[in-house]
Amino acid sequence: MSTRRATISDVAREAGVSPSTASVVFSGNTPTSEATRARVLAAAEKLGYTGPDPRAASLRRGRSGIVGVVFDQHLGTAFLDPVTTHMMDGLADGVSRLGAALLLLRDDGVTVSEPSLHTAPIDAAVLIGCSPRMADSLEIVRGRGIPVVVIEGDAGAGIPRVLLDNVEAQRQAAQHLADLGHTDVVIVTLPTDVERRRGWIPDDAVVRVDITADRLAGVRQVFADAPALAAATSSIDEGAIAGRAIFADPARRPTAVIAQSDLLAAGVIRAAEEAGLQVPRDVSVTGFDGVVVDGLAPHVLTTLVQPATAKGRAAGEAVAAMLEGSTPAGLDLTCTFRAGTTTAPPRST
Amino acid sequence: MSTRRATISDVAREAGVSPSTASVVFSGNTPTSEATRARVLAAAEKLGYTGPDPRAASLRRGRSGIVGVVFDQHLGTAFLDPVTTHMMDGLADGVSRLGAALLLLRDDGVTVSEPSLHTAPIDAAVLIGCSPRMADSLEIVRGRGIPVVVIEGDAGAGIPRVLLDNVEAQRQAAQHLADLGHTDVVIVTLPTDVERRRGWIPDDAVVRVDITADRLAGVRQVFADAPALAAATSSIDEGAIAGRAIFADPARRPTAVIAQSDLLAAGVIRAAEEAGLQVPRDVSVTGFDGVVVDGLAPHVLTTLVQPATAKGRAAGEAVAAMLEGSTPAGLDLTCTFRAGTTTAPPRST
DNA sequence: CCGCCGAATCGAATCGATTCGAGACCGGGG
DNA sequence: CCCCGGTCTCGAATCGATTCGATTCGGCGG
Repeated sequence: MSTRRATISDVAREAGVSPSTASVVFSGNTPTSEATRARVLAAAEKLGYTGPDPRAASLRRGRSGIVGVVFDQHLGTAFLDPVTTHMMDGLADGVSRLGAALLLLRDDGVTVSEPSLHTAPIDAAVLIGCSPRMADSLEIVRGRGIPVVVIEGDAGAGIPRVLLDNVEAQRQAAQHLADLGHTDVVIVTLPTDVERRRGWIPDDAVVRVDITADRLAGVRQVFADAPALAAATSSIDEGAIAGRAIFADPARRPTAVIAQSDLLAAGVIRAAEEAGLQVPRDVSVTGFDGVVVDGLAPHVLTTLVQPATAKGRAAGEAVAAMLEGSTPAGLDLTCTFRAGTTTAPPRST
Repeated sequence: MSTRRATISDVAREAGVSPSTASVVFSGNTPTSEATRARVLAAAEKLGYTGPDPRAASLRRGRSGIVGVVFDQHLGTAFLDPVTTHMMDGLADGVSRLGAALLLLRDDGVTVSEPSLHTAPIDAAVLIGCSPRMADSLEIVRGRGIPVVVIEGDAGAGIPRVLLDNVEAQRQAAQHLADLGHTDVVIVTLPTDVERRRGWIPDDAVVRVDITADRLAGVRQVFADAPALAAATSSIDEGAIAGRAIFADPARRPTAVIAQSDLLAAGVIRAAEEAGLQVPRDVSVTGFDGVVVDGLAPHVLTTLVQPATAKGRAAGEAVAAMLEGSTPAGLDLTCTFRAGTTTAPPRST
């Protein structure tokens, strides 16, 4: 136990072959005679050698078989949203043809104790989200010459990205409300900046998070002046907080709320019910994502169903393609509008 | 672009120092004069050198800064349960003092395309869950001489594990029901084997998944003959499926259902309501985990609150300790019984 | 003016495996 | 009997950085 682990040279010596031959037996990159193969395997068994050291192999090969997934928020928070979960699922799928594993990385900026993004042995990276912080992450990764794919963010030319038609999709939802006769609409948005501050978004504010900005723009194509309230993260609780703020003043209640995620929408609905409002009779609510939100029953959220898993898979495949030398184009995915039971014409006044 | 990346030797040459000195400037392991330091940094900048290659560094150092987290199920499925999410959160926390990142690994056995567990450059591994499959994973990892921590599973002597008092906790819940007067109880369990088959568990069946077996044992200490129905995974849907099976026959309805997870419990409650039963008037339901399950309102689940985040953190810290040379003892965490609104005395017949 | 001391820098070995061209060996055909 | 082609196996170079003992140099006390 205390002796250091056997190396492939030890195995080779034990088997009476050269290290190169032993290596080849394990990697299978060159034909070997059955006899040699057996002898090497036996020697390995005897010495308790369980295969090449991945560190050495990856140095020589120049590949580690690891794809980094970079989040811009606390991991626990990120996984709270089913969309993330599904996306990870697809991602795992997409990179599987590389036989790659996923390394969870977090780029929270100022941290000193974070050697991750600079020093992780990754072959490629997937950046999720699109906060300004991501620009830094991008810089780091590009500086290292690592192929990168961005999900829902603009990374500049030459970087493949997987996008959603956020603007158009959200416009559809807004139009749906407009068609029903709504004019008094409030938007509950995803975080607008890295600080994840809650609160009303001033008219002159520049929203730096693409996904938030795009969905906002979609609504504004229909309701140019709709006020927007930012949530701190995508969760039911945050939605409820926003909802309470919105419904606090009976005199200023909107007839419809457009939430930028299903989770937020669920929270808004909860807040509405707390305030004694009926959905959709007193207030219509739309979401975004099309995930299953428990506790919403019997409501069926009117929302935009996004292909979360496909999004992840596409990113994974793009990464795989890049590592195989090609330069994949970005992919634009589209959301599907789903009319649910949470929208209706405004109550006639 | 086409030229290969600069190495530390290139930088050293450019700066007019030896590679060892340049290395030291980056690692900071030996004092260097300010002048040298500046020159090396300038040279690095000029050549676009962004720091040591992690692969080479990890080979030399014998450390990769990566901790593997091994799941025994589809990643997407695993993250469906908030408990997993919270645990990951804690885990990330726990290993953070190592500055380590987490590598998501999946050991699904027969797969050929999965080089992960055998070849991932990990410094340590955390095994989650405790299916028989985990034994294989364990073997692989131990064979590689990698420190390992097991969460909620028995890994044999010498392997630190983070455990929950599943038996005792679940016994408490059962006792609570017994105290209320219940005698006719059905258990909805987590998966009992790797195949994740649904269905009634025969009396003579050996449940190979520790967590399932332990919680089952806890109930059986109180209700020795309670029938148990296995779910395929921990989710609301699965709970509903089980619940429908249980409530299908009006003549054979139990007065209480003990679910082995909150998600399952939520599903059971949903099924009960579908069947026209009121909870807790017609049937009492208990869960396990103490996570927030949306859509359960206005119910407050009677459950056992487990310290999921702490569990993860403990595992992370144990890993950190092992890598620092000590041999941490396992840690036993306890669950707290929480009486909610989903249990009541059985309806007098 | 000389020798000693500490700090900074250097050299060389090492981590463990992979790769690729070259060499060895074997059997068959001329 | 020799040459040829095809298979395996071998050597040596290489991946890029780190480490540690040795060396050098400048300064200071005697």
